Amino acid sequence: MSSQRKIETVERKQQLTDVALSQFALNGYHKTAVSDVVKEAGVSQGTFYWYFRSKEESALYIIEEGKRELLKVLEQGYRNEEATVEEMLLETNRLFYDFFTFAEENRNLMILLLIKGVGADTPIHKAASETFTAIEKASQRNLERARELNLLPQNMDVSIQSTLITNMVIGTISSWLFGPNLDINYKPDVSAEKMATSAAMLGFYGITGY
Amino acid sequence: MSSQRKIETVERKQQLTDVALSQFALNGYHKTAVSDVVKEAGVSQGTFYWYFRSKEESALYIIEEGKRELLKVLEQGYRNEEATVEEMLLETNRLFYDFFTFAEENRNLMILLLIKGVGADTPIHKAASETFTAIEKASQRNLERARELNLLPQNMDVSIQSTLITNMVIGTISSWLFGPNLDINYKPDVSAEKMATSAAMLGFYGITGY
Amino acid sequence: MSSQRKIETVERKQQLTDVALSQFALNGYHKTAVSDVVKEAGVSQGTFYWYFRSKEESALYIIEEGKRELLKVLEQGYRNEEATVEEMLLETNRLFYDFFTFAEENRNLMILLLIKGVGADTPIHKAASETFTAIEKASQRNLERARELNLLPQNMDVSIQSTLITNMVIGTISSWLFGPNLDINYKPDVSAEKMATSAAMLGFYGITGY
Amino acid sequence: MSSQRKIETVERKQQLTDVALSQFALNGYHKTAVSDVVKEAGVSQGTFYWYFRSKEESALYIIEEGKRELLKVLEQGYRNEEATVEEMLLETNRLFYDFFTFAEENRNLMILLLIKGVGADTPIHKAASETFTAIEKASQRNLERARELNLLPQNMDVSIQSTLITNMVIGTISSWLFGPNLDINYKPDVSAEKMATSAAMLGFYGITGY
DNA sequence: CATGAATGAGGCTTCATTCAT
DNA sequence: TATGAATGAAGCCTCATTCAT
Repeated sequence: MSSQRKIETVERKQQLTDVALSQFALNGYHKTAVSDVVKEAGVSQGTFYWYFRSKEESALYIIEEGKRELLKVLEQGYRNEEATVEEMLLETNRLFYDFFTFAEENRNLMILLLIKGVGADTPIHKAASETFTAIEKASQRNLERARELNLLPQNMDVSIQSTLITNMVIGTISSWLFGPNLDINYKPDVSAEKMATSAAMLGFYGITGY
Repeated sequence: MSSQRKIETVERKQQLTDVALSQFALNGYHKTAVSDVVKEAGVSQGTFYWYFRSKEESALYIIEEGKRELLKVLEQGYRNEEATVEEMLLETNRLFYDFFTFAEENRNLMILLLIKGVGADTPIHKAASETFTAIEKASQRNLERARELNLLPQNMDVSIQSTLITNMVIGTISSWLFGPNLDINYKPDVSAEKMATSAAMLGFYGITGY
Repeated sequence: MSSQRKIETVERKQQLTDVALSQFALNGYHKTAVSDVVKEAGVSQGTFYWYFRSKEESALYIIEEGKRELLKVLEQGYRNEEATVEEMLLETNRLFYDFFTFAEENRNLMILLLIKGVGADTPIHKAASETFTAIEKASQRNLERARELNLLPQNMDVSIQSTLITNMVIGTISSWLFGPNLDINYKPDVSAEKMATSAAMLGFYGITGY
Repeated sequence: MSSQRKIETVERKQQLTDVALSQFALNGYHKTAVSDVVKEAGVSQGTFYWYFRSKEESALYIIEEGKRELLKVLEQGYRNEEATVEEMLLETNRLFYDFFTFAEENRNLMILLLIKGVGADTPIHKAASETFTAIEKASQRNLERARELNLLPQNMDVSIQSTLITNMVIGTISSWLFGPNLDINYKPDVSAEKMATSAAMLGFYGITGY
């Protein structure tokens, strides 16, 4: 009846997590019923509740896990002590590239984390938002340090800048990966590398600097 | 049994629209029940269905109306033939300012249009997405014209630039107005003017250009 | 907005009756909403309730009116004093013919009276049933008189016979006029005359008597 | 809160089917609410939807099952190669008797299948109609064979005859079992045997042949 | 006579969750 | 661990009916 063969019990939770994530990503949190998830996973309703206390908890679990992975990637940024703007641009470029690549390889997670979590209930939504905040914080730290190193003008408002840049990057990931309609099946027509470079360049030099 | 009948007649639909919008904005489309809306509006459940064929139609109506209003504001941008980068920056600044101001004055609409529509069903979400697309299109048109006027470097990829800038602006509006948690009750701590200027500056000159 | 031109007030009730009948016939009593009726009639909800106390009353009114008309036709039967079986067959033939013709000319009424009334509420259904009973009674009277005149065998059970014949005729009208699926738009492929003759013949001589 | 859980398991669907059928038969499809059914069955509303996808599906299920049972009975008819009219009459008599007996033992099903299905929605009504069609087809087949065997006049219109006879039988079952008002609680005052014989006789020899 | 906005009960269905097995 | 039947609270929507104008 069910298609899976002898799923090891340890893998069961991961399987449910994967299925749930893909359905959350495809249809949104509210429109995804636990019954849909277990149907696709080939297990019974009760099993779901053996691994998760509730539907909400499953989403929270997914988001927390994803957030951890994402931040791991992002925290590798700016670890060197740059000395020139060019070096800093290079580092930023690399960071963006890692971000875009991670996003490309974790589409489902990304859409839930950055977008679809919005439609969910407050706790879920909050968890998703924290990802954003974390990214913004990192960005701000980096800008501050750069300014201390005299790599950037002293009169800039670092807080606003980091907000602007973070939103640019995150929003761009959304429309790049999922198109204008946030369609999970959209196929990007530009490479992660190109996007990362463009974003870094715009952030550093603006549209006039090309 | 009922305490109010035919109190306002013509304004009833607007009242329901307002209440629905504020609840969609506060709790999201799915979590808002028609029964919640009518309760706050002080009318019976049936009355809602006198004015709207369905809950979905009411959201669509709100979005379509809002989209029209917003685009009206945005289409006023770049109507002059700029001759220098400085003039163009000024125009952009003004456009962003109008946008940020409109957003500030239409918080509920904004959160639905730009964000919360995401969690809703496809038709609603699609309608909301069109707003984004319209903004991006306008941005792209403007950049193209500027390039033709030799105000911008010829080697830039206009399509990507407009995506980046649009996402920066829209994303920034979100976090400026609603904070990192997209809280409808968040109070911005920076003026619309400052945000608009910052965004325009970043877009034109990047972080290095301050 | 509405398509009718200056309906005289006296005709209004008839108009509503007609529209209601056609919708009851097409969709059945329960599936027909008062709002459907008034929409097609081009009047407001309130108007309906000026002419009828309730939806049920409107159906009752239609049925009573129709019943009266139908029975008027049927009561013309067997008014002569037949002397032979052939004469009686002729008379029966004529009666059936009148019945089938009336049915053909009053499709909507017929389907409500004989069939669709069944799905309605008890009072309506009861009213419709009375038509059946009236027909059966008439049939029984006729058979009894024929037996008294020695036109028929003395050992027959008149009550059962009239039930059988009435059911044959009424059921046949249904399937003749509306086809096996009781489709109001079905077109009969046999003439009323042929049907009437066949029914009369079968009733008199059975399948062996052709 | 709830007093019964998993009491019978396998028989739950049958129980729901039985209750639903009896209520459909008593009050008609539209007037029967799912809430009525589950109340009588002593289960929760949700349980109904565990066994049936919808109210409509439950009616369809009942009808399909009933149709199968009924046709099983009817298809036993005329299996022998009759040689004389008398033998054929005997066979017909037996068939009618089986039909009347089945009807008597399945009152609820019968009223839904032959009558009350009419008031329901199209799919249900269609399913019920097919029963009628099946019976008529069988009747026609039998008549045709009899004519080929020279047991019946060659000039008869078999199609019309079978329509007439089928309607007679079915209509008669209705009024015999449920009385003129189609009352589910009506008690027949004539035996199935007597009815079957009368119907067969009338069909074969007409009212004159007694 | 006529309108049409308003009511509110009630119907069908979904779904997160529980729990005996 | 796993099942799947069962629960019951909502949710969306329909519709007969009322009534101020």
